[in-house]
Parts: sequence; C-alpha cells; structure tokens
Amino acid sequence: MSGTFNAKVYEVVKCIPEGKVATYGQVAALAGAPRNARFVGYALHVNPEPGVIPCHRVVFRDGSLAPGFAFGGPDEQRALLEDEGVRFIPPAPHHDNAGDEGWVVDLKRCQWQC
DNA sequence: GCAATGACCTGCT
DNA sequence: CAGCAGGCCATTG
Repeated sequence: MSGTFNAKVYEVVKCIPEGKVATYGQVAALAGAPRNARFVGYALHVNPEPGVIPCHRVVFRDGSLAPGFAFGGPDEQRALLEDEGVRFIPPAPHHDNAGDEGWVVDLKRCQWQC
C-alpha cells in the first residue's frame, strides 16, 4: 500500500505481456526513476503479491537473469521464459557476463517496449 | 524513531 | 577501453 514509486514498480512489472521481458532500468524508468533500478529489485524481493508479479520477466540490462534470487532457480526461470516464447541466445564473446549458464534473453527481440 | 541495507544503472577518471 | 564510485526510495531490525 505504499502508493509510491515501489507500488508503481509492481504495476509496470504486472503489465509485462507474455513472451516479453523488461529490464530493471526500464521498469525503474517507467516507474519514474531511471536511477532507482536498485529499489526495483528490492520491490520484487518483498514481492507482496507472489504469482501476480512475474519477477522472472525482469532481467538485467545485459539480458542475464537474477542468479540465486530466482523463485526456483535460474534453470527454472530460463525454462519458464522460454516456455512463454521468450527467445534466448548464447553470450557474446565480447560481452560475456554469464548470469546463469551463459544464457541471456534476446533483448533485441523480446525486450518489452511501451 | 533512527539507522542500515538492497535483484542496479549511469557517469566519470 | 576498463575500472571505480555514487545515487535514489522504500522496507526492515
């Protein structure tokens, strides 16, 4: 009930359609705070409404997921996103930040846009 | 009620 | 090109 930036985050995240993913920075920007990407993660951490907030659709700016904090594990998260229709691609040689096994979301084609 | 921390991102050196 | 530091709001102890 914090009618504030935090609540806006849930609104944006819940507004993400299937087969699409949004980045923390994007959600934060849509919430009205491009520099508050940090608190976006915190907002999802409290996750006041589990099952309603697709936190697994929220990924890093690089396309990697949140390792260790996923609801069931990066493997489950990847399978879930892939099952929804999200496209996954291997890490680029010049940009390898393996968040999980080295699979990153194709932000080029599956990043949710307003 | 005070203080500290937190799934990040951006800019500058 | 790469590495380092800072910043914001809210929640919890």
